[in-house]
Amino acid sequence: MQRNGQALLDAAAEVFARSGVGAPVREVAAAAGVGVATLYRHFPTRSDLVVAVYRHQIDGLAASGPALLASEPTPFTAVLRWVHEFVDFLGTKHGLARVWDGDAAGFTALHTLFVDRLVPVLADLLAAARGSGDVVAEVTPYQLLRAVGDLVAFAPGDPDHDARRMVTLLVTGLRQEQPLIRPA
Amino acid sequence: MQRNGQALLDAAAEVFARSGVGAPVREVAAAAGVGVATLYRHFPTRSDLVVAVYRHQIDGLAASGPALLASEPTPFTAVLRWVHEFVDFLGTKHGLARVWDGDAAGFTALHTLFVDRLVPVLADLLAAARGSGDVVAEVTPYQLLRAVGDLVAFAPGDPDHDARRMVTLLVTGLRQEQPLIRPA
Amino acid sequence: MQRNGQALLDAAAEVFARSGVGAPVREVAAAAGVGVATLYRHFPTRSDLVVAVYRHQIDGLAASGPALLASEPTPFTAVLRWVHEFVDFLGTKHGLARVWDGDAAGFTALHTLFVDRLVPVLADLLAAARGSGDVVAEVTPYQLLRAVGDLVAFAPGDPDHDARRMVTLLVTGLRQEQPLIRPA
Amino acid sequence: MQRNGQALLDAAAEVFARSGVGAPVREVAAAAGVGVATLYRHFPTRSDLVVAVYRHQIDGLAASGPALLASEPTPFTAVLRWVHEFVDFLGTKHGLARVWDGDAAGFTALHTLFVDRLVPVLADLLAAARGSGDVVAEVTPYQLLRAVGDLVAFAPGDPDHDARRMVTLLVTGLRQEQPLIRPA
DNA sequence: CATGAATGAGCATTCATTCAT
DNA sequence: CATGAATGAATGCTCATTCAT
Repeated sequence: MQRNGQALLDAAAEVFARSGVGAPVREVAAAAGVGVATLYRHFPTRSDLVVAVYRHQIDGLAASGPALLASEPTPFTAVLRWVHEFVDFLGTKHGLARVWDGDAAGFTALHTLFVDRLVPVLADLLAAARGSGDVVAEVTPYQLLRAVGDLVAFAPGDPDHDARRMVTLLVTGLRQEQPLIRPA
Repeated sequence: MQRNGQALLDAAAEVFARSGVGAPVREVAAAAGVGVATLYRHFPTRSDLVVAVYRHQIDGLAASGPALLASEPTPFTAVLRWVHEFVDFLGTKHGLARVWDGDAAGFTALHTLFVDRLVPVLADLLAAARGSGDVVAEVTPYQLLRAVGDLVAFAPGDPDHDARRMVTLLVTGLRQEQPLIRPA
Repeated sequence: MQRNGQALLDAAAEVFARSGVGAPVREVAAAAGVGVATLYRHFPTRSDLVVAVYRHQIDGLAASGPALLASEPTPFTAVLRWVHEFVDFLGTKHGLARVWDGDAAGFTALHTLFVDRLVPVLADLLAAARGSGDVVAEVTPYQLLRAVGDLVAFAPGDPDHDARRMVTLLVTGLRQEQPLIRPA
Repeated sequence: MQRNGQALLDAAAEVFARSGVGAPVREVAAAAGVGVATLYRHFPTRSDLVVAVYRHQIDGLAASGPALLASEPTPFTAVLRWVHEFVDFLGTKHGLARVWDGDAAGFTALHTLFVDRLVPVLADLLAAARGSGDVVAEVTPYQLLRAVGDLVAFAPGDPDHDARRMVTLLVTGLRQEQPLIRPA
């Protein structure tokens, strides 16, 4: 990860924020003041680049879980706060939601990263909150993580859409037994 | 609706389900066994085609709201059931979630249709459920509709993702006052 | 040339004036409130339609030659006036200049009509003006007619281009022996 | 001007001569033995390509004006010769006349080039010829340049059309006061 | 290691023309 | 005779990816 490597990461972060994670490769290379081939050398697939760009923040999120568990008054508020940190992270990334899309070429690695790094953290948080009796609904950490991700999808540009509120709603739902719904 | 009109609708429904609403025009035309120009004649813009494909089901959803209000034991379960009908509708459409994306060229019309036809229905359901004291959280019908849509996004292909459960969680959340979350 | 025939002619005249002689066939048919096939029945090629549209005015121009020869003070002013009548005719037709273009599919017939009807008229005018000693330059009627047509080409939209003045300049040049110019 | 730059210019010159300046992009690329994208890389818009193809010759024309003024016996013959050099240039380009057409997408740049580089040259020539009393007709350099261009339009393929002679006629007309022609 | 030129597949869209009804 | 639905070739343009220098 030499000089060009970092320049590419910075450029990619900026371009992804502006034009989405699916932005043209050349745009990123250009923004980094680097030839396309250099980009390909450092990050053979788009996935690699995306992961590299976000790894730091994801690490931060991972670290934040235990910290919140220690500092928050209850495990439930820890869950709530952590989930909102995840929202903060996703919120600035235009179109990052496609990560969950199986098809979406080039997001597999990020998907994996989410699962590897964040799911365990959320699992611990949820377990604790379940232990304290606050969370009763049956959900897997993966499901919740993904649901939050979906709620933030494409948020920018729609002033009527309040992702934060929706996520809170979702987490609040965890406190109750879920009614059974069967297709009529 | 001449000779190929229906064939095109069927083909589009099938292709959209498989490859997403953004599938190549030619693919749809081919699936219908028809020249591209024929498709263009019937549906000048992609939006027109998308709307035409889903209009029937959306009409059904719109009609279902009042019906559920009458038949369900409580307004809240009516909300719950209706929302799940919406999930049923979205669930089969790969990538229909992009509808909410402002950028996505060609989805404006569908977005409009959602807002025009479904938001009012959900508004009535929510109002009733609020009247009976079941729903207390502050959410606009538009926000809720969109949130549900987001939760179903890209569902297919990920067996671990249970959109139905997540949506129930969200709706359950409506029964509680929402805690205030401020960014640290 | 029944009812539809005339409707097509009127529509074509209007459309040609607006969008040029190369306007889409469907546009003409639509303007006439008629199916495309009907247009094709009446005018198998675009050329046929174009010719039919302008035949009347061309007949008028043809008739005008002898008339001017009789009414104008000198044969030369008759030439000048007639040529300007031709300019008036061409001036309103966007892109009619392509008539002279050999390639231009669909203009052969109009080209022929020009040659058949107008060249003889201009020939008579020029002969008379030559007889009176006013015209001395060597030019064939065909060359002059075409040159005038070229000068009017694409006139609309360029306020700095004064076709009328240029045509006058050209005709004025007829009064002098032409210097020999050889490529260096 | 990398590997294929010159090949593209040569190919374009050849294709433009054959099929006109509006020839399909792919055709030019193919003639150069090059992918379309390569062409687009070198010349983002058609205009750029057209300008590049003709810039050299236009520069030559621009330089030729003062030279002729110095070498020719009279300013008038300088005008005449220069205009014929312009004819030589245009003569080989099929359909270059469309340059004057405001509509014609992609010719703006060439039009601009003509106006910027050639109009001033012709202006000087005309001024000199006016100073020596040879040119008396009122014409702007732009009008004359364009008129010459129009006269050469589509010349190839019509053996009966002698652009050179017509242009001479036009220039000869400059020596006389123009009669007033008003529409009857 | 870095470059960026070259490639060509892929997609949307328009239009002249034919043909079954 | 009239209709207009259907056709598919043609064209401009973008972008991910490879490769010679």
